[in-house]
Amino acid sequence: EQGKLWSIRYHLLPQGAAPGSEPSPDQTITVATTRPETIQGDTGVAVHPDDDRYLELVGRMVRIPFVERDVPIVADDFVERDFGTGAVKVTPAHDHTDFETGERHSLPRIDIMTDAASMNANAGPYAGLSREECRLRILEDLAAAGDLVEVKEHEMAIGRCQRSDDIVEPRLKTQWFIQVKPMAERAMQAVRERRTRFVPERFEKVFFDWLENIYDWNVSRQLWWGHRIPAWYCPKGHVTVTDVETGPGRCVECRSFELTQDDDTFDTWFSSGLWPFSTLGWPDDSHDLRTYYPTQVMETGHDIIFFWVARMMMLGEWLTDEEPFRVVYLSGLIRDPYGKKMSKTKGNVIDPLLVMDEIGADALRFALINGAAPGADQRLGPSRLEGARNFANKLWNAARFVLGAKPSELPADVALTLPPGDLLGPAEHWILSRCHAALRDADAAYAGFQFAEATRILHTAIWSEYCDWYLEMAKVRLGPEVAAGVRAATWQVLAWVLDRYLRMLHPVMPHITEEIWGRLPHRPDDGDMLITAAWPVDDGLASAADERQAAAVADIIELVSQMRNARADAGIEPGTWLEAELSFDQADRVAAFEALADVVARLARVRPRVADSPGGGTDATALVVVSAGAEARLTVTAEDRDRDRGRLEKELAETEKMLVATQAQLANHSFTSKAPASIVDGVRAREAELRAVAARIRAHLDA
RNA sequence: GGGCGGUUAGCUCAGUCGGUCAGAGCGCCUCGCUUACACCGAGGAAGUCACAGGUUCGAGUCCUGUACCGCCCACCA
Repeated sequence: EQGKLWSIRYHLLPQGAAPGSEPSPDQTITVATTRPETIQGDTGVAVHPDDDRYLELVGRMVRIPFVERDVPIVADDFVERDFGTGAVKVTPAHDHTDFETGERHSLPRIDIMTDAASMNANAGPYAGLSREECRLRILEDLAAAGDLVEVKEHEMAIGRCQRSDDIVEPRLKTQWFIQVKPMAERAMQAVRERRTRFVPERFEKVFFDWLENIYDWNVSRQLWWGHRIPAWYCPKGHVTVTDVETGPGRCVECRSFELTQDDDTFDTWFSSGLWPFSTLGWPDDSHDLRTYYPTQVMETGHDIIFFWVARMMMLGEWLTDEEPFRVVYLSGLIRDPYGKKMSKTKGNVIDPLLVMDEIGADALRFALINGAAPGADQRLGPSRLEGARNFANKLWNAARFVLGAKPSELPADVALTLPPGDLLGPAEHWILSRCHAALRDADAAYAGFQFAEATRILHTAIWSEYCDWYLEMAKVRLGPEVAAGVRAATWQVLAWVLDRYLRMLHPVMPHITEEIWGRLPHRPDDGDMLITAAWPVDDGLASAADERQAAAVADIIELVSQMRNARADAGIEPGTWLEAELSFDQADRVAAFEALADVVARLARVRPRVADSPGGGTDATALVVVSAGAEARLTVTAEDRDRDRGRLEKELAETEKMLVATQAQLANHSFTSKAPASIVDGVRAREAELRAVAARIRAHLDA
């Protein structure tokens, strides 16, 4: 805040003069202050011990005006020589720093205010004035005396009450404190010994920084709501502290029965710090306490590492001799769309109940988790919430399709099983392979507290792989013309894979996954509910999936995408069926294609057949699509083909650009000699692939 | 003043061990009501990864510095 800095002249007593002597009219020391109303509480003036300007004044006495008190000039290295005048008045009863300075120099502490922040009798002529009036009057009086030397604008930090916005006045009060240094030491020890670790780890620095510089914790609060401080006072002022809930009964010192309990309550963070064990029955040796303490993961926002996490750790170590938790996972703060931290005080919070009414609890959860990189704040606005709602909707509709597509030959209570290998087609191998990869990656992400990553993996797996491709491929194998056994097997794969996704997604979207799962076939060892069903780790998917067939399908998917791309670029009517001649480099690609010919037809809107000779002839009326191991020629009109030339030219340019880059890399001897062989081999393979693709495209352009 | 973090596509943000990392969602553009889903589908455009140096065969990624932005702490009166 913008305030003022006043420079005020104090008059020195003559060297060696008795206290109370007339001060010198011209020998003075000038101090700077932002709070002149506290002058009446001054009990010293401090200068830096190495400050030549004041060296000879140390030990002399100065007269505090109006109260006419004589106080010493002391040397203390807390003083900043460059600030103000280099001399500072010391008011131990009304300033934190001055209190400590006063302690170091045995200066008296004179409280000059009342609880209502007006001046008390110690303020001499100003007694009875409010602190604001007092400031004005003192400044007037100083000016009149000629001792107000300078006034400067000054920017400074001023503590204000969060509720009333009043300036906080430091006071001397009798309060309860906890000596936390030894507790802090044990909390830090738990982290040093890795009994507790922070995720992300960088917050450990914040934690240590605070605990290493901790000072006694004032736990007295003048509030009604809270744990009452268990201290009782007798009329003589003796204190009796007890853990007996009804009180001590008698004063420990004078045996008086007349006891009153301290009116104060504990700091709310003191009570909150007891949470990890007090909720489990402590101090009793309860079953819950033995079972669940220490707990595994403490999750909270990084803004309360000091307030809460550190307190739980200090109190936990001190009272139970154990760390309260093994891992502290710190999430970021939620900000509003304008980037401001959401807080109850600011009133810019999203009401989760309203959001849930609108988009569902699961969508809200997904949005929050999907946006939560560890420790990083996130802005939460409508678009992320809508995306999450759409995902829930997508999952729901996919499940609806699967449930509705169940072949009639399967009994109602059919168990969830993976069909035998001979009933699996290439597409089934592909989705089983993709599903396995997603489960493996999502599981690793969860285990590493990468929750946003886990949701991203599952989102892609379910939407882009399962829905966009596998569902479409499975539709063909669910058709009426397909053999019943194959149809049933296809459906079992659909259900099996969906089941796996649901299990993985359940922690994030518990309601929708539970609901869908309840309608799917189960394994014999599954319970009634998903929430208690087994976590799907390494359950045979890897061995079930034939990776060669899966790779072949991946190539076919790539080819379909390129055919769609070519059609769109050439401006072919979407409804038009085109003849397509395909050729493949590898025999297993041909086999996979033959199994999926109907799928290719459906998805690319072509009538595909395999070319008699690989690499076939060129055609003036063919759209050509080239991928690493395959090629497709779509029969179109000559005009369409001409329109398409640009696409091929662009593709060639891109391919050649990458080719040049890889070739340059391979020509670099330091690269080939210093980089790991696996990297170099990878680049070589890529170079060969690019060369092949470029050659193919060029051949067709030349035709 | 101290500490920490951020700066990557129009927007909001991922990118963990330096090498298929130039990515996602939203938005935008072009198509499409194909019987799970228009809260959808197909295709597309779009980034000098804040700036300047350095290390390295190779740098959003590691180091140093700079500029902005944010957060926490704090007793220069």
